[in-house]
Amino acid sequence: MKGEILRGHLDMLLLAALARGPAHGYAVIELVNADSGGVFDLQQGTVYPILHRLEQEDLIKSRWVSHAGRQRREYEITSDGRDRLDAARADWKRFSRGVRGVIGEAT
Amino acid sequence: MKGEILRGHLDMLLLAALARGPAHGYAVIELVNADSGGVFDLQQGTVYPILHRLEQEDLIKSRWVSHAGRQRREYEITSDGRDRLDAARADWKRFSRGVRGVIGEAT
DNA sequence: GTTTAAGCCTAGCCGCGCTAGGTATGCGGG
DNA sequence: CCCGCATACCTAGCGCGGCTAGGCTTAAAC
Repeated sequence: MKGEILRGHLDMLLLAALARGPAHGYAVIELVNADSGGVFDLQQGTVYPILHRLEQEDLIKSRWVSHAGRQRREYEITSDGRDRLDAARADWKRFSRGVRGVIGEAT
Repeated sequence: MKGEILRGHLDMLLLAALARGPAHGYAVIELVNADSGGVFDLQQGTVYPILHRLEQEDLIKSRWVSHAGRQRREYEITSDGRDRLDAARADWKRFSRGVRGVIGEAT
């Protein structure tokens, strides 16, 4: 699956994953990849920079947590993040409706 | 609507428009924009270069047609183009299914 | 006769995801 | 006991595709 088609949708996907509950970066990657049913195959180099940006935009916040003697950065979505996610879902609906209108398919 | 979300989907949209029947570039733009229900707002600078590339890839072919004393380049989808369109539709289904799996929505 | 719409085109920018690298630690098996 | 693998974090820099912003011509409209 060509990666570039994710352009502009990744923020939504990561926010949606974190809306399910707090998680650390590595887990977010596996969550999204798993929830997509194997369609996506996000790489660390794709996800970590986005998480940092989302945190700078106050859409998520993080704290270091030790787990099994390891340090993890656990991310949690903020209320601004939920607002953004709602908006992104609405955009996604519009977008997919537009595509369906052009290609003329139900799914 | 942020434009970058179209990344990787534009070929499909243009091929789908031409699968409805031959059309010249300007008409393709209006067709896609209209069929999308006003969701998309493709610009000439976006579409023309893609049409040229699609023609180089033998997915569409063109000929000059005079219409009301004007010269138009009329594009027509090839059988390779239809194959590509079918593949793109399948990719779209996979992609949107993946997104729905992550964001957890029906639409 | 000049503005608007219909048509075509291209150079170059810019942002974002990917590639490809780097680091450190815990655990299981040989 | 130590080697490899999975876990877990990070970043510099590339590549490319769509957009911006321009330019050109001719027919219709005012």
